[in-house]
Amino acid sequence: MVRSADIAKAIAHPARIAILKMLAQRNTCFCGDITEVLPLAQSTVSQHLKALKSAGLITGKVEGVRTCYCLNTAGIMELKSTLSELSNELVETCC
Amino acid sequence: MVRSADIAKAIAHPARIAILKMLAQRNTCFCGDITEVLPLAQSTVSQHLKALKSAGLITGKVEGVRTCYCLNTAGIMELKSTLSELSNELVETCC
DNA sequence: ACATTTAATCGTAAAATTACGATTAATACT
DNA sequence: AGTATTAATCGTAATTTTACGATTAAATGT
Repeated sequence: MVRSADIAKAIAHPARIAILKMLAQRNTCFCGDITEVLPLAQSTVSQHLKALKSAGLITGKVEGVRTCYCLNTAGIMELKSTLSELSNELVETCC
Repeated sequence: MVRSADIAKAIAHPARIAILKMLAQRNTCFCGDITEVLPLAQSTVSQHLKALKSAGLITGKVEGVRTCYCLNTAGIMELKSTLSELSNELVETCC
């Protein structure tokens, strides 16, 4: 319940969804790549990345002066299963 | 993107998830039923119900002095499809 | 060595969320 | 008519979120 809520919270912002989709498309991104695309300051993007990371949805590996961000397979799988379980639980009984 | 975020936001709180699950189990609830179960004040529960309603996930029909709350089939279906689309988009490319 | 680049962190402000008690409005009961 | 019940709304406080610019730390390039 709390875990589902935390996962939902992680994707409960358009910027964070945009970041996840960008990572899905490009496979990897540096913070700067995202800052270029989103209408947000670098520090704000960094903050969203931190949120996604601590929710376990992405990983960040330092590569020299930059950090290479990736989707975290395990976390994304958990997101998928957790939310689809919840959805199914609700759909079953509402129809 | 914004819609996905709004739907996620609606379920981004344990109390709101609990309310949805309760509605799934019992089919219908009055505000008082929920207040009995959750460790929250009536006004707080009412607030969460309002949030779920304006996200389109539940309906509330006034029945005399009480309001009968139900899962909103269309909204729940949208939740399911929106979140599973997003999940799939992310899973595909992270594995 | 020194300047540049990159991203994290800090400090802070504004807005939104969460929670509560009190009040209100509407209906039902006596 | 008067009381009780139910849930919405109001007012408010505390916390969290979101966003920004400035600064810092670390690595790279000159």
